This record gives sequence, structure tokens and C-alpha cells, in this order.
Amino acid sequence: MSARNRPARENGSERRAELLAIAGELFATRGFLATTVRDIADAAGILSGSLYHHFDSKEAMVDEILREFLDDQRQANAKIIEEAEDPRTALTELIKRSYAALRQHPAAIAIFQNEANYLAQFERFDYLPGVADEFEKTWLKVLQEGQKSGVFREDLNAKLTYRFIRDTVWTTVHWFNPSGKLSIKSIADQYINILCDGIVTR
Amino acid sequence: MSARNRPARENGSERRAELLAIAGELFATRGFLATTVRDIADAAGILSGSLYHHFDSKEAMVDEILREFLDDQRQANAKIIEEAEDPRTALTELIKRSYAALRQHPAAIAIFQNEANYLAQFERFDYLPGVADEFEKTWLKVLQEGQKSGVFREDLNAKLTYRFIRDTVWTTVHWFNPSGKLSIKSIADQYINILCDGIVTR
DNA sequence: GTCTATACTTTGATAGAC
DNA sequence: GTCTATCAAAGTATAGAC
Repeated sequence: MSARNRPARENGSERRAELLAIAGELFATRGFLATTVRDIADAAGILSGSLYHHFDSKEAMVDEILREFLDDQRQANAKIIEEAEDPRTALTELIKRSYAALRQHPAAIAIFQNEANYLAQFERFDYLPGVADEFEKTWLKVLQEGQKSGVFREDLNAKLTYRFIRDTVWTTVHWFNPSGKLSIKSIADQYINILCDGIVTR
Repeated sequence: MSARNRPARENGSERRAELLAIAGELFATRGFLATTVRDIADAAGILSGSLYHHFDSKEAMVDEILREFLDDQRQANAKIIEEAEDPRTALTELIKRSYAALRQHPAAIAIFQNEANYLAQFERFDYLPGVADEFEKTWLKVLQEGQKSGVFREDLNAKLTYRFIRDTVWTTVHWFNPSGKLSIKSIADQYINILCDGIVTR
């Protein structure tokens, strides 16, 4: 079946992608529940009923946004783990990659951060807890290997350390301003710096 | 006017406090919008209409929850700043205090974290951005004084450092489990440890 | 691909009896 | 302090014309 004849409902017409981006923006800034299908339609300059020509439901929209981002991130993580030569490099690369994602998928990250908990209650989003778990495993492995090899302090609780890192990195999406003074790169560098060496002078 | 004759609508009967706690729990775990007045009433074993004997609206409920917590935290911060003898002590005390609040006001913290952005759009919650600002000023002052006096590294962006700390500390509310293995104290200690000295061995 | 029109459901809130 | 009864508004979604 050619892309031309494929029904828009199934996937990618340009208009469809446009609508999805608009919806994502709104879900990210206002929240999923606070965004009505009329809000999305208004922002797109059409009427709410017209959205249903492209998507089955509001849930279907957010579902698609999340899947795309999560697949991307998962692949990127796997590649880093595979290629990194030592735990410290792996860790800093994971952090850099996460910050880079802030520029590529800001809406999806905000939605994942803010709504995963709520969405997980619906069957359709059964995959969410699994993905979060997989992410945790990836980071934990790096941290633990680093402890074994002696680059990371052994007295730290790896799970706790992972959570601290994750919280700091992802929550950045709530205040990061792409047109502000701080670049993603400088934020990432500074965080890696603090995380590795601490804020106290020696 | 005695407490006995004071209308429940105005403030503190026992039942009222109970209902507020139930609502707070739901707001915190499910989200403000996802929690209906019927959910709250169900959880309390009454009908939704009965809630309006105690509170003017759903918004009034969350408003009261937030104000109580924020006042508390503000006072605590002021006291720490006043009493701490040096920036490093002040910083660790601020962090410890924030973690301690996680035990005392878990629901309010989660709500503040998750819903402040949404709520700020309503006049009633005009005070929220101001409070966040005040918190930031308090922490910034400590960090900057520490940089001046040489305890904290001068090459760090204080504002950025504050955000890293704030995000890590407050976001803990999303995964902290009071009946889990990790105590609040051990989480706080470990975080202070990482923040000050980093995760890399030397 | 969008519009018109509209059905259906959920939700926050009110009035008055008990 | 709670219940019964009920509203009005807002929300998601559908059907069929254009």
C-alpha cells in the first residue's frame, strides 16, 4: 500500500504530524487533562471534530508521542552502553544524551515526566512502567560497574544515586528555556562536573 | 467567637481537617484535575454535595493545603538562615529540612511540585510564583556567600546549582516510600554527601 | 481534510430536607 | 454534618454533509 493511499488514521501525513506536534506542545505545557481536544483544534485552526479524522482519541495522540520518544531514547542508550569504553565515559555520555534529548523531544519528555503516572492506569499504557524499569537497569549497570572498577565511590547506594541523577536531569525540562542564556551543553557539563566532583572546594 | 460556634466553613473542625487530609492524599497521588469531588467524597464515605458544607470549592481545598505547607516551610527556612553559623552548615540544614518536610507534608509537596504551574493561572493562586521566588532567593544567598567565603567552588553557576539541588530534593516525593528500606535521613545524608564531594573516587 | 450538528458523559456546584 | 435531587457547564466523541 502506497503512502498516498494509506488512510491518515493509520499514520504519517504531514498534516497529521503537524497536529501531533501541536497537541504535544499543549500536553507538555498545560498537562494532558488540562488540555481539551477543543484546545488542540483551536491551536491548529480547525474544529474539534476534525481531529478525529486523524486520530482515534486524545489518548491515542499522547500514546504516539510517548512511543516515538521512548523508542528513540532506548536505542540511543543501547548504543552508548555498547560503545563506551569505561563506566565513567558511559555515565557522562548517558547524561549528555539525556540532556540532548531535551532539545529534540522537549514535549515528549515533559509529558513522560508529568503524566506517565496518570496514564499508566489505562491498559493502553501498560508499557510505561516497563520502559522506566529498563532505563533504570541501564543506568544502574553503569554505576555498579564503575563501583567495581573503582572509579565511583563504593560507599554510595547505586539505586539512590541513579534516582538523584535521573531526577536532576529530566526535571530540567520544567525550567529549561531554549532561548535563554544557558545552552543545553553548558547545563550538561556543569551537572556532570558537580556530580563527579561535588560543589565543595578542596 | 468560640471554636464551638464558629462555622465549619471558616476553619478547623476535626472532620474538616480529616476531609482535607483525604483530599490532599488524592490530589497528590492522582493529580488535582484527575481527582473529582466525588472521588474525595467517596474516600471520605459521604456524598459529594456534603463536601460543600465544609469547603467553598475544590480549589479552596487545594489552596488551604498549599498555604499551610508553604507558610511552614518559609518559617523553617528563615530560622535556618538566621541560626546557621556558616554557608556550608546553612546549605546542609536547608537540605535536611527539605527532606524532613517530605515526611511532614508529603501530599502538599507533591501537589506543589505537580500542580503549581497549572494552579498559577487562577487569581486565587497568585501567591505561588512569589513563594517559589522567595525560596530561590534564600538558597541562592547561601550558595553565593559560600562561594565568596571559599567553601563552595567559584566556577559554578549558583542559580544552576540551586536548580539542581531543588529538583533532586523535591522530586524525591515522587518515589519516596515511607515504609521502604531507605529512611529520609539516610537519603538526605547520601545526597548531601554526593553534592558536596561528588561520586568519583580520588 | 474540514465543517455542522449533536449525542453522551462527567464534573463542579447548589438548594433545601433531614 | 449529611443526604436527596438536580443543574449548568464542559468534555470526549460520532455521523454525515461538503
